Amino acid sequence: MPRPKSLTPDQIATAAMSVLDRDGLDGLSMRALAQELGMGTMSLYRYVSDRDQVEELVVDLVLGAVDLNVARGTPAKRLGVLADRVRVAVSGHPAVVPLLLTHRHSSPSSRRWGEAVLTVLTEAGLTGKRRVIAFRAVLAHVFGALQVAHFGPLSGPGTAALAELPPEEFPLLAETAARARTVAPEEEFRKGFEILVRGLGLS
Amino acid sequence: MPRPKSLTPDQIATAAMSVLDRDGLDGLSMRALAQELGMGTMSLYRYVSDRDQVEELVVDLVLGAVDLNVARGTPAKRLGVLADRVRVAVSGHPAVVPLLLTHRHSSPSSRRWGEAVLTVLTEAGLTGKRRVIAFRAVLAHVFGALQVAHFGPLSGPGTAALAELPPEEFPLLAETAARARTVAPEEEFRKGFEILVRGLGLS
DNA sequence: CTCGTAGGCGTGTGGTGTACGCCTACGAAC
DNA sequence: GTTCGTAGGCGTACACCACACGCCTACGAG
Repeated sequence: MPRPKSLTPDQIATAAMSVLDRDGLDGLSMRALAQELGMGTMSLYRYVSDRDQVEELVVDLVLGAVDLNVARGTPAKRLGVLADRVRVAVSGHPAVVPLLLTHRHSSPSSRRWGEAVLTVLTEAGLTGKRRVIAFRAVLAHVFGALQVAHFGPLSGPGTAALAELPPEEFPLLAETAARARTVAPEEEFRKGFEILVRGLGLS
Repeated sequence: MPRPKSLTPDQIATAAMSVLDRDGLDGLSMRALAQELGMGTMSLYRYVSDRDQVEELVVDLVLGAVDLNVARGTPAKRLGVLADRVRVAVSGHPAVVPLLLTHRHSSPSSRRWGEAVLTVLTEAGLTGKRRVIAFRAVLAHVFGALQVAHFGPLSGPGTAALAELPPEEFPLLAETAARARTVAPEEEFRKGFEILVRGLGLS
């Protein structure tokens, strides 16, 4: 075995994250990543088969930072902690938000997080079809909230534009958007998730 | 004013939808759209400034088909109807799902739908910050559920792969994924949304 | 010291969005 | 009925993208 690999998947993921944090999702290209690593573009293909695989490595790196240890508290509390830790892990790297859903299945860290969520749901007494629905609802809500917050943050220009809408046609939307600008992302996420958990009937 | 416009925004949106339905999101390019319309690529730029604007037209066309009339029933029922009509409108054109979130702010149809949702929430007694949180939770859940169902349908290969995971490491995930394959998309969406609405405390 | 393996890379292909500038069909004004 | 400005329509060109392929070479085991 001559010439040991000079690059680990983790190094690739870290470099990709640097590019992502600096230049956003549009800035992440195989060329840019190769340059970040100080090598030629095609050299990357020794280690990854695909751009897709690069994205998968990034998602796995981010979700790998999520602590899954939530032994204490009510099921509702524990679910809230698991969800919020994803938000925290992602909030430092907003450009990965669009990648989360597309690479959810292939990322081991994502699967481990799913297993942790299911553990809480099961210990709360859910099984069978009810557990399927509950799990998917949690997935939809968490990833949906992250995307909504990413593409249209309450403090961003989109919401500001809605606040300027003609009150005769959009009275409630304009009023709500104006009010929304003072709500912090963390509060939005936490209280939104509390609504879902309340609906699940846990406590 | 010589030479009246030969192309309406609606014609462009309809043509783009045809391409989207036939070839998916990757198949939609300015070249492909121009060919669908029987004209040169650059001619399109007489009518749209951007590829982004084409996507916006498509989103608006799809959401424009959603009936917003929900006078009868409990708030919970009415919210459920509004949400499910979006699902139905989108289900015929799955390729637009990824576009919904990114063009939510600029689409008039999307704004009108938001106003309708807020009307129900307001009539149910919600105001101020509570209404902001509730509205965003509805957005997150609806768009999240659509995306989760699109990128990883319960009947699709992703879920099947999860079902094959080693039971010693992912016992609950494997079991739940196996059980999930029999749940229909419509049931998943409807019951998931019912969970959220229950959490909102409406009835 | 030799030699096969794997690392690294240069070139090329077919795709993308779109800036720019050209020709031309048209409809109103004279 | 001729003219003329406007807008429609398009061809070319550029910069970027992911990636196939094949080459050269550094290395480490034998």
